[in-house]
Amino acid sequence: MMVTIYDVAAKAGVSPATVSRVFNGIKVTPERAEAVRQAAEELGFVPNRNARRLRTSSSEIIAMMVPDIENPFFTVMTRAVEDVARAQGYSVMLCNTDEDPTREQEYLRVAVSDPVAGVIMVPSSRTTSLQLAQERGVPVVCVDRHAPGNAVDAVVADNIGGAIAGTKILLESGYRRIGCVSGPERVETAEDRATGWRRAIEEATGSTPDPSLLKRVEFTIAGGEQATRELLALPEPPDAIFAANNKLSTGVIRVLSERGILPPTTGLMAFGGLPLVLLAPLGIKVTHLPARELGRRAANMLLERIAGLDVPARDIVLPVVISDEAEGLMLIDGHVEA
Amino acid sequence: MMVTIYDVAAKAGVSPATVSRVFNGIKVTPERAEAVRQAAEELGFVPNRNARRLRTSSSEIIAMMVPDIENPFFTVMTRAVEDVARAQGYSVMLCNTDEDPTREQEYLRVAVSDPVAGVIMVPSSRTTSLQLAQERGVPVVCVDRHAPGNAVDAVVADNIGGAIAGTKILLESGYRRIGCVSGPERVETAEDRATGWRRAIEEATGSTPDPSLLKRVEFTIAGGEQATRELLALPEPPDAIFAANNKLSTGVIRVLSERGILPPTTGLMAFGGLPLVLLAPLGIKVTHLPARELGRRAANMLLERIAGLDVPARDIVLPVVISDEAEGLMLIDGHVEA
DNA sequence: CTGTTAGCGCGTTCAA
DNA sequence: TTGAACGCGCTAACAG
Repeated sequence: MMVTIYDVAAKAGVSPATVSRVFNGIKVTPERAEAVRQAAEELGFVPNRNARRLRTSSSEIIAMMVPDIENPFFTVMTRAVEDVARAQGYSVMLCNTDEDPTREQEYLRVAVSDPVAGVIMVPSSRTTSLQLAQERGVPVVCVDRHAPGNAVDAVVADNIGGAIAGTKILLESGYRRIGCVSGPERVETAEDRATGWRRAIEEATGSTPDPSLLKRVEFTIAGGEQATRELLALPEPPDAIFAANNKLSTGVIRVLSERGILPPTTGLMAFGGLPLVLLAPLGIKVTHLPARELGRRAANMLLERIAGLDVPARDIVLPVVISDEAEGLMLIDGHVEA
Repeated sequence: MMVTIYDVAAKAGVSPATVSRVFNGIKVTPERAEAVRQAAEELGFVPNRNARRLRTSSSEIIAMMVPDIENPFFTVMTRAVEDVARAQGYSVMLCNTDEDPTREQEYLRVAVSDPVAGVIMVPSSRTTSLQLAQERGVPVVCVDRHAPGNAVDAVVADNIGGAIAGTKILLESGYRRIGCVSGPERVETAEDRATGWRRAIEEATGSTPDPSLLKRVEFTIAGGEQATRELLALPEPPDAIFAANNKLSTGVIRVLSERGILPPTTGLMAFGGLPLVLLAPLGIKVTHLPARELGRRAANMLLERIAGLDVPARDIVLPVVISDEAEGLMLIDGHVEA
């Protein structure tokens, strides 16, 4: 039924070990190697990775755990991870946690029992535990968000700095009452971006922003819509909105569009970019997250760990870029990469 | 180092076989089962799937091969596949073929040697061969596009019907000279959508459309931009454009926006939807593809095959829905699903 | 450089 | 119902 190295060995007139060596790039006399290759070809031999993995207790699979695979931000990140991984012979197992810590733990359990070579994880919450992986020695790298309390490598964007700068742009454009639509408190990036918004306003006005201007919802389009409606229904509604991610921004835009108060009537800073299409004509300002670079860095850090790198947990913060038609590109806390 | 069923067996005072039985839901006396469970818990035992897989020569992994993981259409499809798979205890290995047949074959080789339980594939070309999988008995289901010459299940959308209907909408809106921006000839959907466009025009005018109105480019935003520029540079430029997928549509919109001739000045039918945001206010007409349902169906068909279903290759064609603010939703060749 | 041998951890016979 | 023993296909030792 299944062609094994024994079949190939028999046909090529060598030992199974030699066949194994040929397929693992270990020195073998050229003529024997050729005989093996030919026998394998004729028999349609394909090495069985499960046997290999069991024997070496290794694996060439990286588990990528993201909260929302339908979000272009994570999609781009995943693509970058896949490119780096593939170049080194690794495959990517995709795990969509749906921002759900329970589901996340289930996936972690699967990953650990697989066992995968490593895990790249966007934690669904600030209380995510990576113990399951740690105790089995499976390396983990966090990306986009930290997992406080777990000593693992992390690579994130400068969310606070970016949010401060983004909010300032709105202030400099003349908007005076800036609402903030952010994600759930459980999520670090939601927290950091709201913090940046608050600090920028404190710095500009000398006082804490009106708490009713801050809305916390799930990171969804519907959430963005709802929050915007609530902000607009305020006795004293905002004249601009800082939206903390791309899906929230989309919801905000939909409602502003319905009401006929798109930018520049109402100011909008879309943190984390927007799904393609038509930004400039709308006068929307955008804070770009380095999704691809986050993915690349995370993958490289993980591969280093898989290769055995033994240094204390590293924490990398990547800069954020703001685009504003009026002012061109602004770089916040770092360099633009090619 | 690694906790095995032998360790658990020793601690629980039973045989390894009994431990195995407990973890596979095979009848064991309740007290022994409990002892095993407790011992496993205390030792932090996690079953080794590689050993299990080698022994049973099975796997709980589905390979999902898509041409562009950054395209929301495939992302939604992937999400649907993952949901169905997960519910049945399967994980998804993500393979981004990048519309590249060579890369596709490489991935197929990896998938087959893994070996995965099955493959869901969006063929990168009409000449894609699935022989590698077929000869090893790994079930394959094609989704979105067929793989002619390979006897496998497929579930696709009604591209020709949808393109005919979509083009007709433009004609009915009064546009007279309709350009078509489609993908490479190697791709079935690009071909079918161009065919639909051609037929609708033939039906309406009684003659074949001017060949210079058809542009074939890669399925990218840049491709859409380039094609649009070329169409607009024609001696007699079109007054409307049929764009064959979401990325092409995005490119078309960018150029129309630059030139200040957005809809309704220039008509636009965006086949396959657009990335979120702001459709209605722009007067863009949209043909929606049932991405989620395609993914769900494909996953279910594959799981049936994995379970051993032995019937001739099935071919399912899903209807397509057109939205037009003027006329509401139209259903092409099928039913809207809840 | 090559062949022989011995497991990796598990599921599954077969007897008991 | 349970335990002992075998082997899934492969690679890592070792001896030659």
